[in-house]
Amino acid sequence: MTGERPIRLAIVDDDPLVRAGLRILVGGSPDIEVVAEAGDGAEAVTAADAHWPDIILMDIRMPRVDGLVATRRIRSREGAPQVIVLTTFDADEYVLEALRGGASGFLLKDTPPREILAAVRSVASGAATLSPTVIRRLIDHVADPEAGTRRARARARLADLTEREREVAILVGQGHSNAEIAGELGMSLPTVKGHVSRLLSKLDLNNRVQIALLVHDAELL
Amino acid sequence: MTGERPIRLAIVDDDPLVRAGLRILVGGSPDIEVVAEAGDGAEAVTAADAHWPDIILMDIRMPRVDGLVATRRIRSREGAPQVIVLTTFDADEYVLEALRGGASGFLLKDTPPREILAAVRSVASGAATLSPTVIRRLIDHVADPEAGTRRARARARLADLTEREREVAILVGQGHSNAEIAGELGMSLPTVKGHVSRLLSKLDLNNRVQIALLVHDAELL
DNA sequence: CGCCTTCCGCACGGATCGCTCAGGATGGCG
DNA sequence: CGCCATCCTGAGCGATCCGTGCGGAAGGCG
Repeated sequence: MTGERPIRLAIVDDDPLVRAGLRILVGGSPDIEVVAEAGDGAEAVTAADAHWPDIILMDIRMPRVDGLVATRRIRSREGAPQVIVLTTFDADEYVLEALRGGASGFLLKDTPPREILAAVRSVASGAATLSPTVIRRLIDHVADPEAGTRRARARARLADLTEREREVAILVGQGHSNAEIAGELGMSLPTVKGHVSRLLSKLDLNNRVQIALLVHDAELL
Repeated sequence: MTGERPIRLAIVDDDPLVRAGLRILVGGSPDIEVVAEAGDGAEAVTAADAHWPDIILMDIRMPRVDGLVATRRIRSREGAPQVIVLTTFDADEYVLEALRGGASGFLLKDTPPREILAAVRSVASGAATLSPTVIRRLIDHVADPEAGTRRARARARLADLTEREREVAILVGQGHSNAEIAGELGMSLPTVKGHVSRLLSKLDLNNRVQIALLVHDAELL
C-alpha cells in the first residue's frame, strides 16, 4: 500500500486543536496526505467537492450542519469519498444514523493514534473499521433478543400448518383479499375461506389481520 | 493480561486437522490454555458444561448439531462462556444467526493466526471481534436502505391523518375488530367504520390488513 | 380390500367489514 | 352573523369475511 500514491485525507472538526492534532499525527505518515480541512458540516460538503479526498475523518457535533447530515450528503453522490466518523459520543442513535448515512468507520476519540491511522488505511482499501464498543453496540442492536424470540415463537406457531395453509397465510400477510388469493393459487373463493377459517382456528386468532401480523413476525416474505 | 491466570479455551471443529492447527497455534501462548475439544455441536455443549472454558472457538458446519445451534444452547445459560465463531462461510444468515445466538466474535478462517489469538484475548476481556468482511455485512444489514426508507415512507403517508384517524389506524394495526375499537375509544361501531373507510381512501388501500401492515412499517406500536 | 386419518375443495348462513350519505360541533374570516 | 372548511359522529346497505358442515382424493395399516 505504501508504494502507491498517498491516501488523500480530509479532516472535519470544529475544534482547531483537534484538527491540529490529527494533522500532526498524519504528518508522520508519508502514505497519507491531508488535502483539506473543515470546521463544520457545510464546509465539509464543499471541501469534499473541491478536493475529492479518498477518506474524510468526520466529527459529529459541529455548528450549523452536523457530521451525520454532512455524511449523508457527501455519501449520496456517486464515487463519494469514504467517511470515518470520529467522535466522543457513541450513542446508539449516532452509530446507526452514521452507518445508515454511508459511513464506513466509526471511531471514538479515545482510539490510540496508531489505530486511527490503521483505520484510515483499512477503509481506504475497502474494509470497514469500528471501535470495539461500537461493534458491541451494533451486535446488541441486531441481536435484539425481543425481535429474535418473537420471530422464533411466530415460526413455531406456524410450524404445523399444511403447505397449502401456509401459502394462504402468506398471501393474507401481504394484504390480499380472499378473491385475490383464490386467483393467485388457482382455487375457488369458498376454498380460500375454508383455509383462512382453519388458520384462525389452528392459530387461535380472531381475524385475518392477526394472521397477517403473525406472518410478518415470522418474517415469511 | 499475561500476569493473570490463563484464558481457558475450548476448540470445536469437526476436522481433526483444524483442531490440531489451533492447538499448536495456542501452544505458543502461555496465557491461553486449551481445556477441551469437541468434534460437533452436541459434544460442544457437554464439554462447555464439563470444563467451563472462558472462550469457545466454534466452527459452524458440523455433523449432528451445527455450531449455530450449539452457540445458542451454550449461551442460553447464566455465566456462559463467550463464543467466537470461526468458519469459512460468512453468509449473512450465519452472521446474524450467530450474533443473535449470543456469539461475541465471528472470524473467517483466512484470519491470520496472530489475529485469532488477539481475538481470543480481546473477547476474554469483554470486547467483541469481527472480521472486516463480517463488519461490512453487519453494517450493510443495519444500513439496509430499504428498511430505513420504508419506515420513512410509511410515516409520511400517515402524516396527514387526523388524530382520531391515527388512533383508529393503530388499533387496526394491533389486530382489533371494529367493535373492539369502538369500545376502546368510546365511540359507536358505525363511527369506527367511517374512520376505517376514510383511512382506506386517504391511504389508497383496499382493506384493513393493508392498514395494519402500513402501521407496522411505520413502527407505531 | 376395508378402515382410518389427513388434507384439499366446496356451499350455505350469520357476522363483520367497507362504502355512501348526512347531521352536528368547532374554528377561521369577511 | 353568514359562510366555509374540517373533523367527529352516525345510519343503511351491499360486499366481504368467517364458521360449519360435507364430500372426495391420497396415503398408511391390518
